[in-house]
Amino acid sequence: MAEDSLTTLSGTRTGPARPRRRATLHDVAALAGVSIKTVSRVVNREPGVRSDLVHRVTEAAERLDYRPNMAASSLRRAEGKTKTVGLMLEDVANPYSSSVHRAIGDAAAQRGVAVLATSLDEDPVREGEVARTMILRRVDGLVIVPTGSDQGYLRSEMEAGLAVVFVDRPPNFLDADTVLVTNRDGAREAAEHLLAQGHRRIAFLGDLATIATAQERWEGYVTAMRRDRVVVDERLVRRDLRDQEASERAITELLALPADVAPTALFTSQNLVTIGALHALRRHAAQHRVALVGFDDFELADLVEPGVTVVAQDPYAVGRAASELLFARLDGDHGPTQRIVVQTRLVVRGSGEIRPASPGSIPSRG
Amino acid sequence: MAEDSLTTLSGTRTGPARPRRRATLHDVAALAGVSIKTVSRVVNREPGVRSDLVHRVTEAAERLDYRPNMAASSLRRAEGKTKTVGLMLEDVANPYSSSVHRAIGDAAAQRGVAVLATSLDEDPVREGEVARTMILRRVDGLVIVPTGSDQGYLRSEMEAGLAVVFVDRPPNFLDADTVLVTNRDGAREAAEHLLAQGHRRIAFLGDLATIATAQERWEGYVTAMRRDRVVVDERLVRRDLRDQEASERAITELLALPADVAPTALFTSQNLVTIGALHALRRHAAQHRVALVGFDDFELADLVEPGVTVVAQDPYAVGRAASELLFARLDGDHGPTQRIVVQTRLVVRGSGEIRPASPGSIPSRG
DNA sequence: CTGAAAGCGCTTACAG
DNA sequence: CTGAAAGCGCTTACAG
Repeated sequence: MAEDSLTTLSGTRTGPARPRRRATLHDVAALAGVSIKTVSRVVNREPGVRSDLVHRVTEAAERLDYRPNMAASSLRRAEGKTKTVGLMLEDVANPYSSSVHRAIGDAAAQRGVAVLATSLDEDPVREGEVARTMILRRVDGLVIVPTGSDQGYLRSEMEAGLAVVFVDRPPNFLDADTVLVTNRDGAREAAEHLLAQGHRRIAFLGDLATIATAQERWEGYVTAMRRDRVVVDERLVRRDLRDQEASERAITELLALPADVAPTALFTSQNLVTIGALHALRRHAAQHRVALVGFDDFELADLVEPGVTVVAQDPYAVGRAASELLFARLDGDHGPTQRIVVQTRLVVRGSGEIRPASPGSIPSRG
Repeated sequence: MAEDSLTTLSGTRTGPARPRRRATLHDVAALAGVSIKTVSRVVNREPGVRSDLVHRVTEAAERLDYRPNMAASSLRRAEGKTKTVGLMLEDVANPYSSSVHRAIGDAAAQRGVAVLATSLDEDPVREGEVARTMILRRVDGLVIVPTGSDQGYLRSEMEAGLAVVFVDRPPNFLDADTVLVTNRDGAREAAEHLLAQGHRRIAFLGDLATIATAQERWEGYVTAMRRDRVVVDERLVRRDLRDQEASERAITELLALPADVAPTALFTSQNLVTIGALHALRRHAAQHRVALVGFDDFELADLVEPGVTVVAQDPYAVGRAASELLFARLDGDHGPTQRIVVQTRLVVRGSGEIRPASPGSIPSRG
């Protein structure tokens, strides 16, 4: 911790006291002069308790600060639901993950379900560990942005009643509900848009090739290029870019290529990569010369100069679809596995409509 | 749900089967031919079990897909900890909240503690409800960005051993650990910076006046103005701005004021308000004429034109400080209540260094 | 080193 | 309408 930026003040009063034992059904029953079963009835608002007893029990519970113990009650209860779901995201702090989280949190709150959220940071080992602890905690359901290459470990859990929904990427070696977006079509549309402006030297800047969505976006790009008979120049392809800095470096290198090789347009296939591109273009004063289309929308994309043309996805809608699938399963739906695909859409703002300057780039389309 | 943007496909295989009963200690014991106590010992890695029994039990547990039931074990266990903490944020999807979340999640993951995260949306009623359900779930600790005006309801819980840390805003009617930032000083610094550029008609655009931090930032602004003997013009003060749109409208109105009244500079006291300001200034082509300093940093603040000068806070550091306080309490620290204040800092990027155009605005400082 | 009994706080399934 | 007994899946506190 940066000590110099922190000030610590100690309060004058004494701190938290040594814990007091919590009151139980038994304590309340003793004070109210009834059996624990009667207290249980009152606490659970079961009908058919004499109103004077309801009154006495309520009063005793209040006096003793009684709080029912959910763990104990769900232990004996028939369904044994914990009314808890687990959320395994890439990073709770990134805008995509946190919008998905919000959508699921909204649906869960309506149903009195609590949400355990975690960040996996694209670490397959953590995926397994986190899933295991979530299962030990007896979550009723799991929403997962998978990062490992095999989700088969969840099969026996699903057979034991665990509801599982995958988001953003499909599971491997497992049949389960999944919510995806049109990665391939969206990426193709992005590349087609740049081709239509007359670009032929379109660089591809992608995330880890092991991520399914990164792979699909790559395929969409390749499809568009092939259709227009434009050869993909390997010198203009950079993958495995994990963060802004890596993206910035890669683009700086591309811009330094000889004029007949350097890209006239960039397709950045992910949020952070796009932002890295903005920094690199700005630093080389190339933002009005080199075209840019990014995958994923982001705050202020319309306020930079030029505005950033993107293939936008709607993470809240993705999260909402996931929560609908999840809660349907929790409500007893035993129907076949569903796959929901949420549409992306091209948002035109300026950066993607820059035309190539050199004469050699007349569109070969049509 | 926007049906037209969704495609639903049904899988060919059949869906999740009807749940199978989970294996218990008892089942494993029966299969291994030992007592449940021995299984318990093996599962908890207690020493002193004959290795051949360890082997038999491990095998049986594996065959039956045994998963210990945390709820049951913590029920009888002495400490009775659930290794779960609750996080009550403004909105899990906003960048400030989600950075705090991430910091606490990182600290919790290290300790095998799970995090229940929720959004309160500045609703005091929800604060009470969510706190209650978190308590029923027997969380060991609670990290709260409070929204209500009275947190006294937590006193008896704290006496019963609940660890509570407040973040961003102090609790009311309750003595508890708190992490704050230098709202007053940061806002004063922002206003002083604008005054130093020669501005005197500095508009204040603030969040809900009921939020403690909004009030402190207002006080910092007033302090700076008073020190320079600049009268605060009520026509230039807009509070209770909740979102980008409200901010945009308010600023549009300010820009339409007569030239001798209209502000030459804006102090926006919160993230979304600042972004609303950017939109409004841009729409009126005033971004190079009207100065702007915002409270809270945000992504791309350096990439818009001009770059946005802000008073930055470090939400990850705030979250980290909160988790340190929380886990110290959970580790048995009974010392006096602590208050940690994290420093803000002015980040100069251009928008705050625009000087007033009119001759009447020569600084009266010194 | 191993296990039978009691108990954690609650609900279920009965009996009165 | 009310309550005594058994049991949820596990750990504690003992005894052997």
